[in-house]
Amino acid sequence: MTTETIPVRKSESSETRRPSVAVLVVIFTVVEGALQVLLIERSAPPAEGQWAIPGGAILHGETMEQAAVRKLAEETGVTDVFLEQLYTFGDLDPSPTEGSVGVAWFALVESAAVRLAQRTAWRPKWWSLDQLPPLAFDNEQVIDVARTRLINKLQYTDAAYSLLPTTFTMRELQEVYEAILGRPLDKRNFRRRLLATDFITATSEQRKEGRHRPARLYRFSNRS
Amino acid sequence: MTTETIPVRKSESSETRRPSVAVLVVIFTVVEGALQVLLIERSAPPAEGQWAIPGGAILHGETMEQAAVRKLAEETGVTDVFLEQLYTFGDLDPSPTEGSVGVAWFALVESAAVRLAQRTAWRPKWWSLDQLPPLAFDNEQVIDVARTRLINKLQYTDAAYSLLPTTFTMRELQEVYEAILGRPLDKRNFRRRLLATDFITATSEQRKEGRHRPARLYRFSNRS
DNA sequence: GCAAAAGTGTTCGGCGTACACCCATGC
DNA sequence: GCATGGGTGTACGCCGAACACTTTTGC
Repeated sequence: MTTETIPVRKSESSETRRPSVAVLVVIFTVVEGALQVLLIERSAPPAEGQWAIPGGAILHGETMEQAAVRKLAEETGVTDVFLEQLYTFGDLDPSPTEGSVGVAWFALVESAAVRLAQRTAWRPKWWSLDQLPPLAFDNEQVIDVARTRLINKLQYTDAAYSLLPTTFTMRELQEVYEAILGRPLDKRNFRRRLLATDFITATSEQRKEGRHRPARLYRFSNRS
Repeated sequence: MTTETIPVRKSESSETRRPSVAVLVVIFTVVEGALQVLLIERSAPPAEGQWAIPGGAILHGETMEQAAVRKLAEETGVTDVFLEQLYTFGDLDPSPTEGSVGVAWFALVESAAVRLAQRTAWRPKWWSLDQLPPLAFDNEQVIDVARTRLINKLQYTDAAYSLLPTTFTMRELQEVYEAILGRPLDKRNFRRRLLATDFITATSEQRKEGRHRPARLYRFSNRS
């Protein structure tokens, strides 16, 4: 493609690979205090019966990002969420002669907004990260890279906006952070730190639930 | 490739793209206090006469990383340096019908160890980052992403090992950091911070140059 | 009035930053 | 002895971490 590809290709065409390119989308959510990932059960070879990260080819006229957006929408029905490129894996599919390249993306979705695709085969299902089923190819590795990236993103971006409804309580927000980081956080420090970032803004609303003091509701500042 | 690609491909084969996949290698070095990048002058269309990031196709039996290593060696003669995947660009080459995907890598090399490829065409040349020539495609964007990543890597890894000879003085190391970060650093704070990391170790040697106190030599701890 | 979760302040240690002088050498 | 770069120490502000009690509500 760019640079000197063309001459090289012409003179060495029998030597160069024409790998197939697929887009993979690692879709995370947090449900009941647990970080979960969306997987699909493979109903045909290769790796039939194993679970895998949703993915597919890039359609004509589509950019990679559009393909990732489409895949995400096909599986979950949601759009307009956190989605960014993760890493490109060159050795995921051990196909015989031709290589393959998988461009992995990762997405964060609010579980309540999701309507999982209701196919009979290749049906998607949420899995807790600490109880994954046997995975096809090297998909453990992909999920691992995604989780590491997510942990880092959480430290310095407002990526969590995509895991929560428009308004939420401090406790709900903290539970999302704890699920991702995998450790408990101090309530007072958490509150202070988050408010210091300007990621979130207090609304004038409260939520009453149960016989105790109502909780103030917050929203993410960037999402009006 | 992974997941449900295969069935999808079969039923929609006329719809799916078979993009060409290329590897791009953004090669950085620091010379005389300036961060430089290796570019190649395109001697044939498209973008003839413009400069571009070195790159090329993946050969048969090669992984992407091996292709990147090979490309780096072809242009500079060096191996065994810092090299890591950067980002995958889907829209670099505006080819007519078929899409193309460029998997960009970035590498750090010590300029003194480099022997640039001596071709008559597609000749490589170092360019200072603040005086780049007109670039083919969107290569400015790629370089920009690489520079940002390099700045980040420098903060929390020993990536600089690849930009310096085996032993070096504190001043030399600091100049590399300053070139990459684009700002002067305080000598005392720099020394203290670097020694605190354990990235580098003092050797018992010194280097005398000029009529002043000799400088202690250091080496990176991981490279025996 | 009591159970239950919401909400709040202070202390401390580490780290990055600012800043100026003495040291070893060659000529 | 002086010019040249090498090498060192202190003070301060910020931030993350630890830690316990009061407030508001429903019943």
